[in-house]
Amino acid sequence: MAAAVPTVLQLVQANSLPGLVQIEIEQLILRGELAIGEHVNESELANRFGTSRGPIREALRALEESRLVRSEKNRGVFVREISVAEADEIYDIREALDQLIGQRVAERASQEQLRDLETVVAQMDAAVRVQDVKGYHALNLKFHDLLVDFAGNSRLTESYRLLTKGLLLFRLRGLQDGGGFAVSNTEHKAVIEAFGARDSAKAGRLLRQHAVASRARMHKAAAAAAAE
Amino acid sequence: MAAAVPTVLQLVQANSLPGLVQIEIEQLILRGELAIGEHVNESELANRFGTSRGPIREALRALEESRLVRSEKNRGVFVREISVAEADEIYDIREALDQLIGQRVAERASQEQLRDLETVVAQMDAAVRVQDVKGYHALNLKFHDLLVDFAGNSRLTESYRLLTKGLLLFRLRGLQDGGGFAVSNTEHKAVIEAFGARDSAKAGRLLRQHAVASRARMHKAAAAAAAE
DNA sequence: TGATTGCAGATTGTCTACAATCTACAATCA
DNA sequence: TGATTGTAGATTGTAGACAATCTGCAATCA
Repeated sequence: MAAAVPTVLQLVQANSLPGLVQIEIEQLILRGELAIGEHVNESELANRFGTSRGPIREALRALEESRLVRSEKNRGVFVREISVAEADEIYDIREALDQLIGQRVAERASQEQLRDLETVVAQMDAAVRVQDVKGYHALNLKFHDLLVDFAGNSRLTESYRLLTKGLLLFRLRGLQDGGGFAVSNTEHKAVIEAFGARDSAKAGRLLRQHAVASRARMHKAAAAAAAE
Repeated sequence: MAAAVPTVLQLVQANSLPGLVQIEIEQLILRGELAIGEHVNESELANRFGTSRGPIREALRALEESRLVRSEKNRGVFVREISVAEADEIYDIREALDQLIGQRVAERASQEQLRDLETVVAQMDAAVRVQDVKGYHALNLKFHDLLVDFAGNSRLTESYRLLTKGLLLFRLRGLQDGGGFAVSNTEHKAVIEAFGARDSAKAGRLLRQHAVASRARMHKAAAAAAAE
């Protein structure tokens, strides 16, 4: 009687207009269509989405709370720029959370879920072979998204994604991937091996180390960018 | 020429109306004046604060993003109720963050900051002696607030406070403090000792254990409440 | 009797209009 | 010339109005 896949109608009925607008604006930011530091014009967005400014303002407040934009009184909202220092702060937290994620996935993930992870890693290997940096990056995001999902803690998923968005914002400055994404995938494989062995402590340790290494790669890229 | 302490004028000039309203509503929720699960009436709040509904709605969107309220389309927003399961999820994350906080404070906190912590712990001891549960609770919040501040990671402070607010929401149901708050303060002292010795690993371990014990006390109280 | 329908009041969702403020540029004065 | 002042246009902040939706209750019908 009802459709299995949610229709547009259902989406509009379930989500409010500000909610939908929020998702759209977030995509604009994360895809870089709204540049870092850029001023966000309310009327312009209202026209673009065919609404009045009210829903736009509500969406922007939510995005401000999730630190994707900042707001100055009487001057409007701006796309946030993440400094190296703040990225470092985020990595500090992320390392702790990644350890937790590693542990939980080793404890809780089903065999099928582990196979899903292996599939993504295999796809990343393929991306490495053809030097598809962009494809690798997307797959990498998917991999870590799956991981936090499989950890089975919805609040953790929320927190983790929030932090990740902050790092994405940083990445948009073009300072990411300081070489060696093949190395990164080697680390993924080691973690998956620990998952297979259900070695919670080791999986946690390895995933944390992966985050540490990722931070180091970020620093390397930032230093290279600063040098020129 | 200018005042050292921010005046009301400066506050209004710096923060926008929705921002101020957001803080007020948050206080209403955290102080329990808006009951858990209760429907939040926009017009009522608008009258209360002497504004139109626009700023109220913006504030509520921000509070929704920080998970203090939830919103149902065409039905309005409700004060969120945190289940034991969700409190458990939060504690999972909190344990990881507390370990990080313990490490960082041991590494970074100044002597003066450590003395501040000792002062609060002494005040808690006094509260224990006169069985002032409410006073102890407030001091305990202050203690952990100082801790995360002294960890010197603003993003961590933000994340931690967000989670803590969620637990406060749960605590409002009267299910907190499953006995023995004297024990809790003993744990505080042990952590401070590790700070004094600048033993980062130990401080992290102890503060994590403190969170674990706190979770156990929460469970005990929840079980007792469920039994009656 | 029990379920369904229809209505009135209340509440939310959205839009439009207007006031307050900012920004950029031109005009003025030392 | 350089700094200051003044003004026009654009943008944000807020209010108020109206439409859409929900809720509870009474009336109706099988």
